[in-house]
Amino acid sequence: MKLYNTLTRKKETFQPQDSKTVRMYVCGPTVYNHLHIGNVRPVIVFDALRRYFERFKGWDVLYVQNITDIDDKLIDRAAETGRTVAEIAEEYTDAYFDLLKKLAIKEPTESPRATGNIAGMIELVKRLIEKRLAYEVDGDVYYRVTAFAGYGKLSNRRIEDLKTGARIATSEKKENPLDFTLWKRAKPGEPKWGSPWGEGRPGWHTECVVLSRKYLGETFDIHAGGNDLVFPHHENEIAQAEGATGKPFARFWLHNGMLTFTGEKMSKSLGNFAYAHEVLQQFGPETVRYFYLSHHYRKPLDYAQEGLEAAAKASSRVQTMIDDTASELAAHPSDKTDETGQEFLSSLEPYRARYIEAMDDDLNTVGAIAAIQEIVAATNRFKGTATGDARLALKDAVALLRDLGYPLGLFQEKGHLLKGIEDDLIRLLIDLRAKLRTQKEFTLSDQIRERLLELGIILKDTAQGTIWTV
RNA sequence: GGCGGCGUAGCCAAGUGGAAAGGCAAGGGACUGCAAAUCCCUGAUUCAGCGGUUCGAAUCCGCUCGCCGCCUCCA
Repeated sequence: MKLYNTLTRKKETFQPQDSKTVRMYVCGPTVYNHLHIGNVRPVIVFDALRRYFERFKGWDVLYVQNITDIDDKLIDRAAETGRTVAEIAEEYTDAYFDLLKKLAIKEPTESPRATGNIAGMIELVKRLIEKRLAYEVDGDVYYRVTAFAGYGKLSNRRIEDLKTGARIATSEKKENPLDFTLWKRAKPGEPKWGSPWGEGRPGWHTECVVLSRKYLGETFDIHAGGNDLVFPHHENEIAQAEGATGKPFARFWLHNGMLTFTGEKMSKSLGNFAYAHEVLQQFGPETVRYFYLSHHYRKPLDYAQEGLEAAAKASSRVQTMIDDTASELAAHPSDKTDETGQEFLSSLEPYRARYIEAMDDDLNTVGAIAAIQEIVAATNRFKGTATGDARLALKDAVALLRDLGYPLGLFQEKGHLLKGIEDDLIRLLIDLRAKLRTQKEFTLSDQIRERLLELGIILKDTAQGTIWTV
């Protein structure tokens, strides 16, 4: 499988370092507020990558995602609201996990909190000072950017160029304006931890270096996040990690493109955003996932109502076929198809191959979804002509779609079918209605359909008889 | 100023050297008691523009135009 590596600016063949377990780290949220819909993009995209690794590559995945529960924004928020940083962090951490659940994201293997790992961060800073890569001034500690030879290699920047562009807040304490904060002295009333440099807190996402090493080792496979993190965040992580260990940090750096709104980057500071939980309430998780995965993860993507609506229709086209088929064949005792059915199933093989080819090419979920849509079209055609045992091939076609849908987190539900007594009762009504229809009692039969619809049960009269879905 | 990306049918969007995927929208037809679902047909002689390389370019190179991101917290 090939993945585009920001570090080399090329698509490279990916294999886990130890050839069976992928160790990946995905930058997590700062829990000072709800996520907006753009924040959800990496969550969905890298979950899809993880699922693909597990289901189609046969690799185990150690998936680590931090929760940043101490930072300037949390402190600001606490000051504004009169609550404690811990209270705010807890509220939005809960909201975050709730969101993951609603989106059907596989839980990370580890979700460590920054505040649970302060000691490790202090160790890291001490080590950097020992190696003369960092220096303390008046209770603050800064990273000495010019002392790390590889500085700028991820974002393709040169220190000289950065200086000329300088929009950086200069500080008289810093040796160089580009030096960044590793430890920040606490002001009165701020949360603080004791350290060799006095009371304070870690700076600049030192946590990512510490947490990734704690769970994944000094050199791990994949570090992922939004492309707005390439510089300075990820560049600074490399400086810390590789400066401290002398070993390569992440082997592959993956970055998703930004969500835009009428062409401009969606962001809280611009105010052009929609909360993720609200969008989810309006469109549902399947639509949101389909929307993201029907666009390539590295490209910018414009958030528009029409785009979500198109995604809703396109995904329900697949889901409807699955549900209808499941309903038709639910009660069928046999699942052994005949030669005609076998031929049909063989005809789907090229689409499966195309799906894998697409996914293997830098997670081209767009091409993968195209293959899925082709399978749906072919299956619908087959449904229109097949009779008898040939139709049992539909079970395998549905199973194929579910298999291909798994990495995308789509089409997994069992078609909302009810079991047991409800199913028997509905079938009883369907039988009665069928009798009425043969007697051309359409007013009454339509009434049954109407009343069931009011209860959320959809009847569809097909050539194979009446089917029902929820 | 430095670094990087994008421009493909009405809209969204893959494809990055060898016959322009897929979805949404629109129009026509089929199926059908009605409804739902579905199927078929109709679309880019062309991939922002202009030059170049090549037997062959949406795909490579150069220039031009337009849009966007990072360089400050940011997914």
